[in-house]
Amino acid sequence: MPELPEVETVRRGLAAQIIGRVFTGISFLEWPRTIESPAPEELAHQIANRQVLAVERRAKFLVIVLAGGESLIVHLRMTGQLTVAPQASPRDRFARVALGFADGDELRFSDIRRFGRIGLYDEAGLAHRFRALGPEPLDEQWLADNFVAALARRRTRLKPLLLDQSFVAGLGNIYADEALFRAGLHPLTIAAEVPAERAVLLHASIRELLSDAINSGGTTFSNYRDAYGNEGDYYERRRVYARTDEPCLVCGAPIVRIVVGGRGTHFCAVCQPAPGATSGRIVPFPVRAADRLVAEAPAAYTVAAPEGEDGR
DNA sequence: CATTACCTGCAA
DNA sequence: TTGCAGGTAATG
Repeated sequence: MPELPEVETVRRGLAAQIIGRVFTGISFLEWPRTIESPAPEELAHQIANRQVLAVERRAKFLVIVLAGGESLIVHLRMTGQLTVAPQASPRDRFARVALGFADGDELRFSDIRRFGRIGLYDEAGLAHRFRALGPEPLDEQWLADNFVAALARRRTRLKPLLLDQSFVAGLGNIYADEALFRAGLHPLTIAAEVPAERAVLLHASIRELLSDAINSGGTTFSNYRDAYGNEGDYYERRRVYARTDEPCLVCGAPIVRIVVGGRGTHFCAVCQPAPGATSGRIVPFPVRAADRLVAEAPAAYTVAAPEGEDGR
């Protein structure tokens, strides 16, 4: 499921529901492996009588900050869901772990594929757990200049690079494809061969895209639900992901699907010409003007100021 | 860099 | 039955 916009949407819903509540321990444990650290009994003991001070996000991790300096982190991976409900209410068949609150409710973690993970770390442990994560793309500190320079140093293809959490944290398969489409870049382009002005456009595209998606409550195409159980609306607004053979919303050419780094990859061969392509219409900044064709398209695509036009 | 593993459900 | 799915970590 979740990429940055989905996790951010869950974060907001969760913050509204659990800040100020006090944990009592583990109220349900169907799949102990969900708890990566420490051992479940130890975690239960550690969170008991601890109040939730804040709910934050780092990359695709949710960070539930507890009084006393430790934090619970949750990674939803592909199919994880977090909700709050009375301990006495029926749990769905995919419920894996639940953490009880003193008021009788519980924080439920459901996860069809059982890939998701929960952990408890102190400040140093958290820093170590997050050590390999790259910059937050919605952070004001994430500057176009740095991004352009970083791209210039890499000889790898753009698609896998955007999925690399140590390069930029938070993009996943949907938003990597969508960002490349917005910037008019072919997913197989070698990073270092992207012209600087186009790299600036990619930087701006990523920020606009993530902001738009958060404003739509994220993308649901099958399992994703927010902390209230609601779906996200961005799926209807996507331009290329899972639109194989459907017409490009800008030029009408069929969206192509290829496999890159083992991941399904969707793009428009006309709007995102292959590096060195001899056929196809090569348009300098194709998406921007033509995108007005898309119903309800966000006005944007102003490359403009690399900084400052932030989301959260 | 590609492949495999971790898991389950669902559609073709 | 096969292939595919929002993610990541581990292995050649």
